[in-house]
Amino acid sequence: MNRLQESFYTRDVLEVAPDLLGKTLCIHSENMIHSYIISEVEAYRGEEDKACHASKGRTTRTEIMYRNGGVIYIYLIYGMHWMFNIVCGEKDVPQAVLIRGLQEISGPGRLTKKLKIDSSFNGESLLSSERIWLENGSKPDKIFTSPRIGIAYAGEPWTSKNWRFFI
DNA sequence: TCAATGATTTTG
DNA sequence: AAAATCATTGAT
Repeated sequence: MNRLQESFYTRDVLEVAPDLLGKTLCIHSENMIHSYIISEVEAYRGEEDKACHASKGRTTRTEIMYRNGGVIYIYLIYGMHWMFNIVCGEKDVPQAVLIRGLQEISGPGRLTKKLKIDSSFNGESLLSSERIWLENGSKPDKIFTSPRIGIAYAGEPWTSKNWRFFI
């Protein structure tokens, strides 16, 4: 198996996020292995980043982001959509990458619905889980960047950081 | 353009 | 204990 290892995730989120593009997300469900190419991500970086949930400090909800890279952070938004995030960086450094889109699926809420990802994946490790992991893929030709989506409340300078990466 | 919908956080 | 917030989507 070609599973990505711990050293991939423990780097700074701004290195990991663009590096996730083109990688393969594998899900084992209903006796089948489904795989999808990651095509759109956003980086959330530290307590200073007002768009990051960890800006409120360490709480029961954000605790996951303070873990060592490679675990999954799931939360519900707008009362109906599960958001799928990958924790990055070293222990006690709250960083995560929001997976916003896969090659056939655009939209962070749509992809979790399609892949049947819910709160039961919260805290699951991509390094050891039997049902979800990442594998190497082809390197994308070109990577685009833009400000992040839906975070106007965060204010400057966070609203204008080009921390959204897509193919 | 805006209603749906619920866990988390704040006291609006 | 009650109200506001919110990394969205899909239907009008």
